[in-house]
This record gives sequence, C-alpha cells and structure tokens, in this order.
Amino acid sequence: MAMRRDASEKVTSLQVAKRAGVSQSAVSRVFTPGASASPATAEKVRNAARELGYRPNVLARAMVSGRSQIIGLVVAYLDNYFYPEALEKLSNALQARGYHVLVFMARQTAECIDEVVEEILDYQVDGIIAASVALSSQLSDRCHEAGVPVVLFNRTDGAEGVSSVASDNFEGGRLAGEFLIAGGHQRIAYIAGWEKASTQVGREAGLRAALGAHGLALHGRGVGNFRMEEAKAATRALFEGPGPGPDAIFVANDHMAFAALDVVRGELGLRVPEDVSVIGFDDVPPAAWAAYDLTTLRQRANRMVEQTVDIMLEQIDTPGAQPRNVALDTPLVIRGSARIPKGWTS
Amino acid sequence: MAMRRDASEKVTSLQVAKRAGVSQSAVSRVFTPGASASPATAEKVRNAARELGYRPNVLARAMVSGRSQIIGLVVAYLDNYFYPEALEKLSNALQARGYHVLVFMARQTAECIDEVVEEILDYQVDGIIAASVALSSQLSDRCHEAGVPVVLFNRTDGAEGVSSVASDNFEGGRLAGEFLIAGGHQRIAYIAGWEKASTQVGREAGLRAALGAHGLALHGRGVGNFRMEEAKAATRALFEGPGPGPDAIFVANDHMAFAALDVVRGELGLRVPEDVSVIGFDDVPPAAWAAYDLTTLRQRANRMVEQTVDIMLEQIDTPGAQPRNVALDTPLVIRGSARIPKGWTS
DNA sequence: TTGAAAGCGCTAACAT
DNA sequence: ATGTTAGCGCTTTCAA
Repeated sequence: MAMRRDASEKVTSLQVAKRAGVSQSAVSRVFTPGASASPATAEKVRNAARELGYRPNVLARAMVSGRSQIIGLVVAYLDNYFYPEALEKLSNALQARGYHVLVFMARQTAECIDEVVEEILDYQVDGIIAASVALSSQLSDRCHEAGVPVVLFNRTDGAEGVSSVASDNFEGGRLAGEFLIAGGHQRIAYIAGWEKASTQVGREAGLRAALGAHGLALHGRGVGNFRMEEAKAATRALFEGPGPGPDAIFVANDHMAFAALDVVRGELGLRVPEDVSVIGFDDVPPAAWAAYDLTTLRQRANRMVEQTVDIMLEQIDTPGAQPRNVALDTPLVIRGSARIPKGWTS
Repeated sequence: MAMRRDASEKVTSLQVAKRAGVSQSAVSRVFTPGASASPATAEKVRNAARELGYRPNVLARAMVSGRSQIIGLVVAYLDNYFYPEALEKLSNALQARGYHVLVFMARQTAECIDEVVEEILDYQVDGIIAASVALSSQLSDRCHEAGVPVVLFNRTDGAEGVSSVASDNFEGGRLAGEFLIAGGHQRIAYIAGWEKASTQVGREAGLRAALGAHGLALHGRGVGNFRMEEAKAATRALFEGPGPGPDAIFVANDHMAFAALDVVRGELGLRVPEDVSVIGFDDVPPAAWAAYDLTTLRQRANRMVEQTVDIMLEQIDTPGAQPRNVALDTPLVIRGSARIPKGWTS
C-alpha cells in the first residue's frame, strides 16, 4: 500500500534512503539496471520506495547519464493515414523498450525543419526519427555533431551517413506498371506526389521503367502533391482535352488514390475497374474498406517500425555504429479497383 | 555563422559565458524570459551563443525550474481518425506555446493505464492530456498529488476535480434522432460504442430521448465497441431475424458508420439513403469523401483543442485554478447518407 | 545589473 | 557491497 502523502509533492531517493536506513546511492543502485546491491538492501529499499510511492526522476537521471529515454519524432502531417498507423506502432514499440516519443510537427519548409530540429535537440533526445520529412545534410550534420542518431522513416533523401527505413519504391512502381500492362491497359497515367519526396521519385521511376520495358509511354501525368484536393484536380485534368482519357491510373499514394476514385466514379461517372483501373500505394486501412476496395502496393508498416526501432537502438547503444539503409519489398494487394490480368501470379 | 565545432558535443552556458566575458549566470539571465540583463551584456552573450551554437538545455532547466515544457498525452488508439487529427492540432497548438507532446499509448485496461500514468509522471511532465481514455479517481488523485494537472479530451468520466473538454454528446444524439424522425423514419436502430465510454453513453441517451419524445422506441441495438469489425457484425445482426430491419441507423461514431455503410450497401445491397439512412458522429475527414458522404454530427476539433490548451496552460500557470469542464455543441453536417426531411432547418 | 554560491535529483567513480 | 563525493547544466537567491 502506498502511504498517504498528503502534502508531499515529490519523493526523492534521499527520502527513500532515510526510510530504508541506507545511503542515497544505495537507492540509486537498486533502481539502476546494471548496478549491484545485496538482496537485503534491495528489499529494504524497494519496500521504502513502495511505501513512499517513489519513482526515479527520468530527467535527473538523464542529466547525469546522458540518456533521456526520449526519441524525437518529426512528422509533417497526419492526414495521410499511413503516419498515424506508423506513429502508433512506433510509439508502442519504443515504449516496450523503455523509450517514449516526443512529437514535433513540421511544415516542409526548410526553415521550419531547421527550427524544429533545434527544438528537438534542446530536449536532449536520444535519437530522432524523421517521418515524411527530408533532412538537409546540414541538419543531419548538426545532429551528428550533437551525438544524436537520426533515422529517416519512409524517406531516403537524407544526406549520406544517415540511416533510413523505407520501401523499395522503384520496385513497387514497377510492379504496379507490370500489373496494369498485363491487365491490358494501354493508356496508363500517373498522379505524382510531392515532387521532391524520395517516395514519389522512386514510384514514378519504377512505373516508367515498366512502361518502357513494354514500349509504352506515360499517357498522362498530373501532380497531386500528396494532397486530396490537388489530386482531384489532377485527375479531372487527365480526362479533359480532345484525346481519350487514361484507362488506368497509378497514384503515388492511397490518400490521393481515394480522391482519384471519387472523381473517376463520382464526378465522371466512369466504372472502376471496367472503364478505368486505379492503383494506389501504402495500403492504409481505408484502402480495404468496401467503398474503395483499392488495389495497392502495401508498405509493410510493422516491419518498417521494427527496423526503425532496431536501428535506432543500435545507434544509441553503439555510438560508432554504421548507419543502415533498409528498403523493404512492397507486395501488391489485389482488390477490386484494378482489372486483374488473367493468370496473374504474384 | 555558427563556428566550426569539430569534436564538441555540448555547448554549455559556461562556455558561452567565458567567450562573452561574463558570468555563467549572466548567460542564464539572457536566455530566461523574465530575467534582467543590460542590453550590452545581452548582446555580448547572444553573439557568443550564436558563434558557439549554444541553446539552453531544456532538461537542466526543468530540473531547477520544475517546468519540463512537456505535456504527456495518453491515447488508446489512432485508428479512429478523430484522434490523429486531434493529436496533430494539439501538438501544433502546444508547440506554438513552447510545449511539446510526449506520447503514451495505453490499452483500455485499468492496469495498463495505471502503469502508463506512472511512466508519464516519471518524465516530470507539466500536464497530462488523456484522450479517448478514462482515468480512475485514484489516478487523478495521484496526478493531483504530484501537482500535475489533467485534462480529459473527448471524455468526461474522470473523477470530480478533473478538467475535461468534450462535446455535448447528449444533444448531438438527440439531434440525430430528431433529424431521422423528421425524415419519416420509424424503425431507428443504434450501434453503440464501447459501453463504458462517456461519449457512447451520452450519444445513446440523446437518441433515446428524441425517440421517447415522439413516442418511439429503439428498433434495434448492437454494440460495435468503436471497432469496425464488431460494428459490421452488429449491423448484420440488425437485419437478421424475422421482422423488418431498421430504416435508419445512428452509429456512435463515424469510424463504425463506415463499417455499417459497407455492410448495408455492399453486403446487403440496400440503397442509402433510400432504403436505410445512416448517421455517424465526429465528422472525421473520410466522412466527407464522396464514397461515404456521411451525414454526421461534427465534433469541433479545433475548438476542442483550443479549449484543452487554454485550460491546460491555465492549470499549469495557476496552481490553485478550478478545474473546468467544457461541452461544445455538435452541428449536424448534412450529407447524402441520410434522407433529408422536407423543410428541415438548422 | 551582475557575480558567487547553492542546489534541482540523480548516477558514477572512488574509497572503504 | 556500500557510503562519500563530485558533478550533469541550469535557475535563483544573495550580496555587492
């Protein structure tokens, strides 16, 4: 039973020490993983601690040990539902390892990211995970200088010397292209994300490679910047003009693919996949919802998170560790939004 | 220009002091908001700081000032898209005020929440925001005892003495009922969320009040526990059995309403809203997507966040401040998933 | 206004 | 194994 501490605000290790009849450092040792204390003292200390409701102060510990148990997470937006999912999983995985996530929202502007990284560093974080954001080499230098490891999540465009975990976007884009071509599509269009994002660049290059391998060229291209409204406008534009519209659209991510589907089916009154096939990228939860039933390239969120956490902890525990760059495969999840080629395997 | 600091790990106020030719405390004063320093010293210090790339250590500052500038956020899940939205806005709003959000994922079990709250307290947070989670009175006592204010976000079932920001769920539920009744529906069913959630309870009570006022009773009721799969099963169950199925369903939140729509339109082949009207609660982004076009009660996320931040900062700055409980109105957002009563106003 | 000195709560040598 | 001591980097009296 925790004792009644009416007016007490903080219980310190010193108070516990007094109650247990030991020195303050003995208390510290009992609560420090790698320390040594006799079973007898440990018991006395634990009892006293329980009675007083004592718990070590993480911040004080951080001051002297240099470990804050805090991981800074930089993220630009949470409206692409790939990120909430990632955040939840990341937070859970780190929590299980004794770390916690301090969230920093950043706009894509360089200035904003600059300022945000400085703020993160102010908190003496043990590491930084940058999701959906690119870090200039200047910034990663700054972190390196501060001894804070950085892992890029779902981006690869950090400077050299920075770890990253992402998907093999090129291969994913290529697979989308092959699938559409095998499905008999001839007029394949692409809706791009934010042009500077490594994900966007890889996916488009993969698609173009597949098209090229079959002697095809892109039938149309629009830019959605990973935003729904812009993706809608881009989709409309694909069907305007004199020539025939596309018979298939590969969209750089699911979030924009939903917008594309809404335009194609709703505004244009076309049938999916009979008139137009649509493929997205990410496999966020709504892609599986019946109203969208989106064929897409799955990003293996669980594995990405595992890798990110592994790399991060390795970098923290082994200061000299080489940065690692991981690219995971992206299986095609076949649903109803794209025509299925006869005899398609894997 | 920041000086080249090749092997330097940390720049301390002492180093800045030496370079500026002043005392360490002078440096501290320059970087402490309410402190006094002559313009001359301030300038010298700022220059030295800039040259060295110095920034105050938030943790060290926290140790002595008792302010960590960290707000702990407890959240149970991020798959209901109301929460990522809230998290993003909360984080932005707090960031603008010099605070940052430390995320703690918690399962709904009492033990888990207990443990999580202790962990939060370990970080010496300045306040705790509990979103989508209820706190036992024991726990809120623990926080109160530790001098850490708590604000419940989208829940009202904390113990007395805890601030909360939520919607007027009863009124929202009532409004949904009135709208459906005015639309000529006679067989109105309800799909409940997690039975213990204050949101769930309020919304259902409101609906029942509206029905009662018109001499109607609930035509059916299922429990979805705020989860899609369970909501689907509950929806199917509503249409099984001998009697006629419902002609309208009020679902406790949008997340489950999407599942209900998928079942009603997809599996059962019914038309919405011709055969069945569906109303949700929250107005999360996908509710506005064309494929769902869900009529729903809007939770004013922006205002909720503003209020939460205001209350939190007030509690932090004024230790004796009375807890506040805010309930915001929930306007009905009329879209296409529910029949619109002729001449419906507001 | 400014510097010197005393801690905040804790860990990590260093002795014993 | 345990107590003593010295800080971690900073804010805040207290004198000057």
